[in-house]
Amino acid sequence: MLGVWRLQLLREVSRRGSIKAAAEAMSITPSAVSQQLAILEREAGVQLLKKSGRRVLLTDAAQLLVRHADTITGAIAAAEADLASMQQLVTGTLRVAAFPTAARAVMPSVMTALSRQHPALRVTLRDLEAAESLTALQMDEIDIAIVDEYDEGARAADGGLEICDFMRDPLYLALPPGTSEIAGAVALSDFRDAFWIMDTEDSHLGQVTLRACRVSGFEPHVRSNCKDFSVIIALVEAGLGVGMLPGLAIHDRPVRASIHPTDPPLARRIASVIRPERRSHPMIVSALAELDRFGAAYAPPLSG
Amino acid sequence: MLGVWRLQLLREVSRRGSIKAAAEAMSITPSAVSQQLAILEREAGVQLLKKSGRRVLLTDAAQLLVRHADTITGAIAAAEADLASMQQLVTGTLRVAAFPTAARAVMPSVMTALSRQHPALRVTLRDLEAAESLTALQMDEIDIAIVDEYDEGARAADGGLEICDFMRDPLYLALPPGTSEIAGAVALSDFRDAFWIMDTEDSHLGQVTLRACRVSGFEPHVRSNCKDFSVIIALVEAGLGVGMLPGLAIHDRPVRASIHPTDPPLARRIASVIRPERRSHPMIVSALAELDRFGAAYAPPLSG
DNA sequence: GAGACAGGTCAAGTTCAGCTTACTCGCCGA
DNA sequence: TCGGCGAGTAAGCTGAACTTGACCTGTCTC
Repeated sequence: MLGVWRLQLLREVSRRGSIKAAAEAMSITPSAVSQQLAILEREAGVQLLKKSGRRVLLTDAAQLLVRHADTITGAIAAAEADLASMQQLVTGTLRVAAFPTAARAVMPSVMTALSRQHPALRVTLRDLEAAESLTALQMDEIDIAIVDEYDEGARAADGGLEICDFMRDPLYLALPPGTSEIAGAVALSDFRDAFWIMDTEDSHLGQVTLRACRVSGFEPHVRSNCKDFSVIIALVEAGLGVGMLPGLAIHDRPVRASIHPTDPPLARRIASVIRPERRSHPMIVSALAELDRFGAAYAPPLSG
Repeated sequence: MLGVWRLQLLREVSRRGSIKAAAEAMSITPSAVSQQLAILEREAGVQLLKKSGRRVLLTDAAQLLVRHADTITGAIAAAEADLASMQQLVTGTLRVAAFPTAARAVMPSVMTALSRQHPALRVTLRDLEAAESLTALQMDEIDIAIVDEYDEGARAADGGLEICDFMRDPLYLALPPGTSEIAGAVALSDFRDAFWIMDTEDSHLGQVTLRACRVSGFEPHVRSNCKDFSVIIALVEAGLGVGMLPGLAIHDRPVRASIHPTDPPLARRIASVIRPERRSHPMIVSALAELDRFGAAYAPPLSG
């Protein structure tokens, strides 16, 4: 019978692209992987690897086996999840990745709540951009990815992953402090002549802002493109221009800039993404519940 | 992670009902099974076995795991089948069980054809009644079960198995030799006053015959119930009564009794049953093809 | 082209998972 | 009450799977 462990090694080689990387991921030496794959070739009776320079590629037969290895591994994971859910056992290590703003503004309170409720649960956090965290999820390096999607943004390629929206985060226009004559929601077109402090153009927020300006009928005068929201805040506070900020960026953080909802309102959806076979794992269930609770309790800085 | 081998041992204990039987099925000692299950309990973190007298029963958690073990084992089998089908490799041992008449009349020519076409293929045959062969199939003791189903018979409980009809076998009325004035199809009701030589009452054929007589409006005078068709033939040939015989029972075997189709015609379906995850295995594919060929070429003793 | 490096493989030695053997324990049926 | 049977335990053995340290062969750099 085909060895499951060997199949999983093959699967890892397929994902990581090399024997060395697969070996590292499985915490063994490349030599061990090479030997196991040689045995798997004997078991399968087919060539699985072909050389390409000093690296290896998978044959068609190997790719077929990788697909089967995926379903086998999924079935085992489902068994474990079912088992844990039967015992209502919230234990183990929950590995979360979130985009930086959420990692700062959402995860601290979620993590404290989780470890208060489940003392046996360990939660680890990495900050990764949405795309990175999805690949990490597929590599099985994390259990939950917290990603942001803007209204206009294309939904991230799921590839068999399960997406659960858990909150909406409104976007605000930040004006230099002291512009007190303006109150309430503002139309972007009122700022067609202002200088704009933008997120980077390849970021979601940057694109959303740019598109919103164009929809309002103007091309913004961009003074600077900054990746970090605190830089944007600083520039706006220095009176160098106006800029868009998501609510979470100024959540629990006093700013001197003047914050205004937009008209029409803009917002981004924030979602968690998981592997479906872990859906029923109590660790996952608790984490999703806690994220939902955060989303429900989230009071945006201003309502527009 | 849950060990697949341990899960399969648990699965076997569940099927066979005892550690000893499971151990025998897996060709290891009961002690080894006991130890592995103890480890599995540690891995799962739940009690899996509870004592009942000097035997063991599975807990609910264990039964949950058994279901998962089934899907995992199925996934592995599917991988192997796919692999073999990709190579068009007809090798290994094909284990067939057929009901006695088919084992005598169908399998010899099918087996010779198969081993002529695929010299590397070993075919083994057991003769089992339909119900027995289905459980053997579920126990994974055989690869193909050849079963008979009569027109009136309830379709065998499949339980996730795949059924492929491959031939129809007409039923005939056998009359004592020398009743030459009768020719062609006969109505059962013409023999309401005859003595009947029946198959056993719990057999398919026995029930079909009885029901057909009653539908024709009479209760047969049963002179004897015999399990073996050759006994029925001998009794009919001795002039002790009339009896129903399936075509295969007199296929390639000269009889002195006078054989007649019935009006309305009666027949049984003969089917092969397999595990669906092996559907694409070339060994199975070839065998099913050969059975189909036999069914298509089968010339019943008389056409009615 | 020479040298350095990186990925893969091979051979030999080591470790430990999983087996057998031999025993004990407790239940059941004669 | 005793003999046998099924399950579990302890101790020892075997081999599958790992590491270590070699080598080979492409690729990149100078």
